[in-house]
Amino acid sequence: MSSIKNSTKKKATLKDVAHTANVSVATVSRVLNDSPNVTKKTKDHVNNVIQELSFSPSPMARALNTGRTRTVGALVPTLDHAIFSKFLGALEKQLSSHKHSLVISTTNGSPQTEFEQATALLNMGAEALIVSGKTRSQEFDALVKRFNVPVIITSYYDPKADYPSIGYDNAAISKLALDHFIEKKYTAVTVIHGPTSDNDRTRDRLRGIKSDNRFNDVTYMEAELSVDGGCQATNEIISSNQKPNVIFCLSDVLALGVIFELQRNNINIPNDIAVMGFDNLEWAEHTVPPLTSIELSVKDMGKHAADEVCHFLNSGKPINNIKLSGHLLKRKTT
Amino acid sequence: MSSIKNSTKKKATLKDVAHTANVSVATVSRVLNDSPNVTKKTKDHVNNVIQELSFSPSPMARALNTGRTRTVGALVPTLDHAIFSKFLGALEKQLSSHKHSLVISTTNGSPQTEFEQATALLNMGAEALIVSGKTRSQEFDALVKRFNVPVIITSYYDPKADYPSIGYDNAAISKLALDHFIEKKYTAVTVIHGPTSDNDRTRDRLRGIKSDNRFNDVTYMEAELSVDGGCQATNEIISSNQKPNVIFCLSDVLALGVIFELQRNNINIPNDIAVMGFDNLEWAEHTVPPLTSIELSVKDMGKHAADEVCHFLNSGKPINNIKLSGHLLKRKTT
DNA sequence: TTGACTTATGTAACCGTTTACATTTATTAC
DNA sequence: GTAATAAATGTAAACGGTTACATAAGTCAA
Repeated sequence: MSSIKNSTKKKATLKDVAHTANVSVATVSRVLNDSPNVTKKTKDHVNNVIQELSFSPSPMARALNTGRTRTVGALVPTLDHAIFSKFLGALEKQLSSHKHSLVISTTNGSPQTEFEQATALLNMGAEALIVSGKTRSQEFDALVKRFNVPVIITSYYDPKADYPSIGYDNAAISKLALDHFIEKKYTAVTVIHGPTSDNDRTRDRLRGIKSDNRFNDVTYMEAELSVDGGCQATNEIISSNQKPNVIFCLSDVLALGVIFELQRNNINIPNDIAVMGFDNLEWAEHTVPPLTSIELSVKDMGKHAADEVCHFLNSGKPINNIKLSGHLLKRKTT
Repeated sequence: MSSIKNSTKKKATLKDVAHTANVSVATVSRVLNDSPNVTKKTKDHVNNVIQELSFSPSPMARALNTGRTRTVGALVPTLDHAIFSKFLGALEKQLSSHKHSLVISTTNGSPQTEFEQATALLNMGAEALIVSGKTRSQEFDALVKRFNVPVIITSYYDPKADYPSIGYDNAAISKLALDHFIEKKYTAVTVIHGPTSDNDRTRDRLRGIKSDNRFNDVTYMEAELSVDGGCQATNEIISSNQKPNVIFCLSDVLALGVIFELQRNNINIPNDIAVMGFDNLEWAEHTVPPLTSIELSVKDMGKHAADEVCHFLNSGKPINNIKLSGHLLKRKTT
């Protein structure tokens, strides 16, 4: 039963190491941060003791001193869409190469939830926040001001936004599709898009389309952002009297549903109806027929966001606005 | 230029609050943690000052004292696969409801990277680790012992594993598919699976199939775990002299590629070749024809992992092994 | 009013590091 | 061998909170 006492083996502290090594805490600390002014001999000795006591420094104590947690928080609407996962994957990878960690929170696209999660993130020591889209709640702004942390907007490029932004000119990019439609002589367009509430990127893409006066036969349909949503919208189109030349999906996920459903109804793509996607997800080139889509370099976005935020954190260098481009990939659905 | 001085407005500390509110630090701390023993009057007063100075307590100092960071680390092979994102989304959501944060790191499926990322996670204060699969490196085990943090294995149920596990009996679940094949009188089976190195779940699924002596005409193909991988494998099948009744994909992602490629080659599903998936991703029910698949309740896995780890962290209650079940969803590709 | 007891507040030690500064030890030049 | 200089080590004060314990203020019965 004496093991009960032993089971309370508290983690060794730097002080413990100093004591058993017969040196001062400062020396141990120096060894830990491999300062040049330590004899190889003592260094080795201390390192041995560290091993022996299987000591590892407390991140909290360290953070308290240095004021740095090396943690960045990211707020995304959901993890359920590949586009965000891809972004976060790249972000995490790059942050990790800068020795920073990524904490992810989901917001459901709700500014209120975003604020709450941001609070949690900041309370746990995030040194910066990466958010999606440029729309923030007032509470969020106040919070950020209070904590005085940098914020980077992603997926949306707007140098006049409240925070530096790294992303796309969504309105302009959606015009790439319209140019393509002109080229293909598609005049009747049905646009299927995800929910616009709390999604300024979608709104912007729509704005881009609406502001283009080359088209006067455009129908807009809002659908749930899923393959299922694409299927449902397609069924509505089929059973309505719409006769679009092309269905423009503001997300490949929707386009996949459209392709499936058109096919299920023996409607030929692109002869009867053409289909165009957005995002160029991994499988887009493999659909039957291969999906014409717009490639957004989401991984670059993650990489840039990581680089910018780390530069700022490490050297105070101001965060740049970065405009990323989109590319139209012409394939066989148009 | 006097603003230079002002720009160095350091964040208010608890001490500052105490001072301007004319109370002791202890009182402020009590207000912060709403201890019952504070007069409503002083409480209000202190809260006002807190507002006024826009003070917010330092998470590091707090963590240093309490020893708690309320942070959990998760290690997954990649964020590029929906199955992990789904899991992490659920995990994050549930952790968040327990007032904990999730830090995500990707390992690329490499035990070495896993170890490195785990080190980083622990160094930044993660109180627990959630990992995928039961295979760990020795270094990892040593690390965990040193930090003395709980670890939960996911995607793999094995009460005899080194750490508590929450997941599936992968071998048993893959037999669900085999039972179905018997029922459908499919005798020639081609199995397409992702890389097995560093993926014990896939190995286990394969083990389950190999150990089933009802089949003697089984071909195994390893492919990159992507739609593209599925396409390539299918082309190999077509150009080989294999004549499977059914192609069993150990991931829906592969199955999607198979469906596309068979369709592209005008091979009828299921009459010429049947297809079976695994994971039941969101779109599985919408493919043409709808994909028969095996549903794994990945979101439950996330939820359970969060609950178990929080219970442990909050009350020392030991972590349970939890076996989750898989369900065969019969659809039209078989 | 007083003593006994409860409640509110204050004091100071502590959590585990880093680091400026002081001190000791080693090196070099003469 | 000694003074001057450089290098290694030690001391103690931060960092910003929490909390055990001490003390002051209120409450209430007799």
